[in-house]
Amino acid sequence: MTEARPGPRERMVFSAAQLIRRHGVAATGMREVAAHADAPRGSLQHYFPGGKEQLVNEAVQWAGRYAGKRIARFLAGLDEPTPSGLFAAMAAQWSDEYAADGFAAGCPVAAATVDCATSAEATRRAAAAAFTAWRAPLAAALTDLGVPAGRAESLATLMISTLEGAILLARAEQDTGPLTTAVRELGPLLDAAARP
Amino acid sequence: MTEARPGPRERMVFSAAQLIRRHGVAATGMREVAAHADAPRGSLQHYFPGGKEQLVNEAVQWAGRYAGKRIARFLAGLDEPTPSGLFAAMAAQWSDEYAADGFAAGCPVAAATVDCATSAEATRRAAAAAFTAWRAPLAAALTDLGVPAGRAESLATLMISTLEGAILLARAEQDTGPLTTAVRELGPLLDAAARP
DNA sequence: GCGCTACTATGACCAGTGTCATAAGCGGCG
DNA sequence: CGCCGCTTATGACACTGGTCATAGTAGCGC
Repeated sequence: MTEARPGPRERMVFSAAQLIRRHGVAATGMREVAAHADAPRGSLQHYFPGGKEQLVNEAVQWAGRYAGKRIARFLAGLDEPTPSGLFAAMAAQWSDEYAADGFAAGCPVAAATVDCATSAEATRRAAAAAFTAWRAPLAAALTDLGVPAGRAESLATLMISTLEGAILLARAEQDTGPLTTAVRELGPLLDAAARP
Repeated sequence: MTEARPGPRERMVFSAAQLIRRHGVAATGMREVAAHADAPRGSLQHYFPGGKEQLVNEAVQWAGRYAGKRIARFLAGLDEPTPSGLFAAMAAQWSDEYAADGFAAGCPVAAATVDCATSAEATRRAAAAAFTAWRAPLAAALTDLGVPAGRAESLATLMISTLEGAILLARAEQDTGPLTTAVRELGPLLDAAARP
C-alpha cells in the first residue's frame, strides 16, 4: 500500500472497474469512484471531461487489456501447457477469488454489457473491444498449443462464453461449482482439438 | 393485443422483466414499469408492498419459470431429439430474436445477478432459484435423451453457462456469431455423452 | 342505500445522481 | 517576486429515483 501508487487518473479508472464489478454501472456513482480511489472529486471532470460514460469506457477497456495480458502469464505458469490447463487456470483465478473474498464481484465487462449495451453505444463498443482484446491473445495461445488456425478463434470464443456464464452462475448460486464443472466438461474437448 | 390480457399485476411483472432485460435493474424505474405495463402507478405499492426489490424478484422468478417451461416445448419441436438439437433450439431462440429485433435485450436473470448479487441478497437468491428452475428440467431432458444421470446435471450447467456467456458476447459485439459458435463447438460433446 | 374491501390516484418528500461554474491552491519558470 | 499552467475544492443546479401518506373510486354482498 505504501509503495508508489499510480496517479489519480489511473486509480480512478481502476476503482471504477472494481465498483462496476460489484454493483453494476448504473449503481456506481462518480463521487463513489473518487472516494474509493482516494482522489479529489474535482479531478473527475478534469480527467474525464466526457463524464461518466468516458470513465466507464476506460474502465471496460482497462479490464479487456488486463484479461488479455493475463493469458501469457497463465501460459507461463503451466507445468505442461495444454488448452485445458490454460482454461483451468483462467477459471481458477475466479474460483480462488471467490473462495478467498466471497462472491461479491463479477466481470466488469459483463456488467457494462448488461447495463449499457442498449443505452450507450460507445460503451457497448468498448465492451466488444474488450472481448476482442481478450480473445485475440487467447486464440493465439491456442494455435501455439497446436490447435488448428481455423478452430482456435472458435474455441477462444467458446472458452470466454462459458467462463463468463459460469462466473454468472457461480455468483448467483454463491458456489464455485459451475466454474469447476465448466473446466471438467470442456477440458477434454479443448485438448482433443490440439492433437495433431 | 385485443385478446383478454392478464391482470395488471402479472403485466407489471412481465414488463419489469422486459425492461430489466434491456437496461438492467438499477436503470429500470418503477414508474417506467407501470407505464410500460399500462398499469396505474398507484397499483405498484398495492401489489408490491415489498417495493422494487419484490417486483424485481418476481420478475426474475417469472423468467426462471419461463425458461424451464420452454425446455419441453423445444424438445417437442425437434424432428429427432438429441442433446445438440436441444441446445441449438435454445440458442436459436436468441439468434432469431436478435436477427429480428436487434440486440437490445439480454437475459433478465443475468442482469439481476450482475446488478443485485452483491447488494440484494433476496434478489441473488431469486436468481439462483431461477437458474435451478431452468437447469432441472434441462437435466431431466438430457437423461431422457440418454445422458447418464451423473453427467446430465453437469452438462445442463455447462449448457446454461455457455449460452449465457454467448448471449453476453453476442450483445456486446452485435453479432450472433458467439451463439452459433457455441452450438457448433458444443454440439458434438453433448451428443457424445448421450450415446450408450 | 350501507358498508366493506379492493384498487386507483396524486402529490410530497428526501436522498441521490451527473454536471457545471467558479475559485482557490500550487508548482515551476522567467 | 510574478505570472501561469495544471490540478483540486466546493457549492449549486436540475433532475430522477423509490417511497410514503392521503384521498378517492368501483364493485359487490346485504
